[in-house]
Amino acid sequence: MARSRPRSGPTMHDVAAAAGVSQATVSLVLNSASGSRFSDETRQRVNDAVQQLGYRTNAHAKTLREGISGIIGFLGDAVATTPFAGKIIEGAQERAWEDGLLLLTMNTGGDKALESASLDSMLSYKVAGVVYAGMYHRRLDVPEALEAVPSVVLNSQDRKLRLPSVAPDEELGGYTATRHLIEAGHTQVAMINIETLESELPAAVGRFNGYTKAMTEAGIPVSSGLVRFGTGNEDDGFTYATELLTSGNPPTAIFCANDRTAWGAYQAAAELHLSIPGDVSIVGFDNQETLAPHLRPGLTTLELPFVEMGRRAVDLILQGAEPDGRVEFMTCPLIERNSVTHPKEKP
Amino acid sequence: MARSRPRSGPTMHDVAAAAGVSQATVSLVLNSASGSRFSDETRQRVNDAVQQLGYRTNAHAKTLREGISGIIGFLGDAVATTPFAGKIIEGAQERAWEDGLLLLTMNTGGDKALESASLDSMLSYKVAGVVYAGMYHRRLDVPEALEAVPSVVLNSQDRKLRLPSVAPDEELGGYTATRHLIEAGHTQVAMINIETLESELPAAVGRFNGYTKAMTEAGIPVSSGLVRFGTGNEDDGFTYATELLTSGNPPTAIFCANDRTAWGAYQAAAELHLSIPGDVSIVGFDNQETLAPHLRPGLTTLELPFVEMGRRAVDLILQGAEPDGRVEFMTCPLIERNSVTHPKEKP
DNA sequence: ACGAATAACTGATACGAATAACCATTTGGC
DNA sequence: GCCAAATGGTTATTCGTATCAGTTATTCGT
Repeated sequence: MARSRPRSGPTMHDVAAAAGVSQATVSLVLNSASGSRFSDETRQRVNDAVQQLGYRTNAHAKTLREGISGIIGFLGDAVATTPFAGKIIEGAQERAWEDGLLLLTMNTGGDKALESASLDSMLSYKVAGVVYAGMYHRRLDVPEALEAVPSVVLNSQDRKLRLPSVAPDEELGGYTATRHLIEAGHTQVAMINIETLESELPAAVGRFNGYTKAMTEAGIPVSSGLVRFGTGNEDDGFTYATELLTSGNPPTAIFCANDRTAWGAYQAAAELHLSIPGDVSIVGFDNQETLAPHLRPGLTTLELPFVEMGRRAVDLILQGAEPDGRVEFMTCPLIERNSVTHPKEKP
Repeated sequence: MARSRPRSGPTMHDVAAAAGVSQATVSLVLNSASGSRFSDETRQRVNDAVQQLGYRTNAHAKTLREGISGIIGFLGDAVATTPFAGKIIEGAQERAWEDGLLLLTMNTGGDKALESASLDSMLSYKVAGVVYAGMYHRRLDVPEALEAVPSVVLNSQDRKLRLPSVAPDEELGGYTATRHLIEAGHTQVAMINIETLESELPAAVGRFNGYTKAMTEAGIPVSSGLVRFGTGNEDDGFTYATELLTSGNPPTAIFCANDRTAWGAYQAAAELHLSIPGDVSIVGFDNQETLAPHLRPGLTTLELPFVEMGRRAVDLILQGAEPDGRVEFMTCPLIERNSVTHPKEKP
């Protein structure tokens, strides 16, 4: 026998009937911010009936009446499925829930038609706003329909500078990483970047600028012999780290612009029988949780503040998020592990 | 000047007015499954008005009328934030969207109060069903409220055997992994598991049973000297692989019950100057995308069918998902890379 | 040429909750 | 003792859509 499955639960009318009052009374008792006046006895009866019937307010009726729902749209090109950016959703969700809101999520995988259709669907649910999240930090084109509600671009920037954006402060991150190495006493600090600067990838450009700034500030000239441009994978990390470490004047420290590159550098050091951090200190970037803590020694790296960014984006939406084109840059904290120490004394 | 922000778009009445017809006509023209009859001219006028006004149906009004929404709830203990299980959401979302549905997601991080409250909220949105996803494969206790709608337990199993569940076929996976090694000619096949069998972790128990089955089937006795129980991290992989490989009668192949353990085994092999797969073949489990393809050589491993499981769970919900307690086990495909070859000829 | 059938559309209503406007008792002030 | 104010509710309406039950106007069969 198929279990009976009451599709629609009790309504306020049912509660009203059970409590012997009118539907309006139920509504007022349930919502009144202590404003309206009912006898304690009536309140009690209503609440009892609610409990007993297992009444749950119908969010759609409420939304229909009020015009705006308790839902925020989360539209990403691949966020939920990208290994280390799921944290973005976590942050957004947390913040939304603090105001009792839920997230209606959709990953488009970059498919513009799907993006448009699902955004449409979200809008038909009268979402309170939309978070438009990029899988990695870049400048992107945003669907126009987003302007119908408060929207925020997350982990990317609106190319047209219309919507407000929340992105990591890559430059400060690069600066912090480099500064950390300089403060440990290093002067021969190399950098292996994850893209050429022409790519205009904010991560590559920003992290490099931060590196340059820290070096310059410390009075250390940036030598092109100490800078390499890879593509962000461990092969390039291996290749360029090997190149750097076997050169005539090897660096005592390498800032790798992402963790995978740093992993390659670890492999290069192992191959050359150099110890980390004894012979060479390494700093990564991303704090990829399946990698950085598991390397030996643990990789000191910069964390992308995904949770915080997610929170902040929803925050802005809840504040009304006017389309002022402002970009908010968030600090990447340094996660210290064991891949950095002071350089060896020169013999 | 603040941009004007029309909070509620045009309604059917607006469209009706613009097209010079009644609201009922608009509704019928827009929805009619070719059932009702209107002149082509009227249809045209309605569609034009829809286009021009940018009309979008109000999903809440529709839901209120119809009693069920185009939303499916996705409740997970940590899925969206777990590195390699985000794929689950991807699959669920894909399948849902094929029927025009969206996912209302919530990660509870295991917090029962939060779980209950957010489930409540989902139910108040009259979701068409709920996917209750576990972060890793286990038996778990399911909130009772789930029985109010079609619900499916995903990547885990309902301990009470009420709700239908979708989970990976761990045993078949372990069998496939071991069989793969045996077919390559190995007879000395070790296994490093990720938990003791007492833990009742389906992954540990199932994979071990699969290993045993394949060995037995091939007429190879399972020697306890070839089996180790770690905790699934690379340290244990390193320790036990070292132990196995330096023993009197070392295995020519190791089945590691997850990729991180395999990573540890790689490190052990490197330390012992053994080549993979030349001296020892390795098979992992999980196909962790940030790890398995990046190891050198690429790790042959079993993939957890997250996308497929996500799809299947939504599928079941769309079919009505009666609470029959059935568990559907899904096949873990073998992903071949370069960590397996035939064993060296004995000199 | 007349009733029936058909085509093309409209009016009214219900879904469930929120709320403005109203009504009926008490209580209070003087 | 009478009007005003406070107390404790209720009625009616609205949100936007779907749909049942009509209502015209036209066409058809005989």
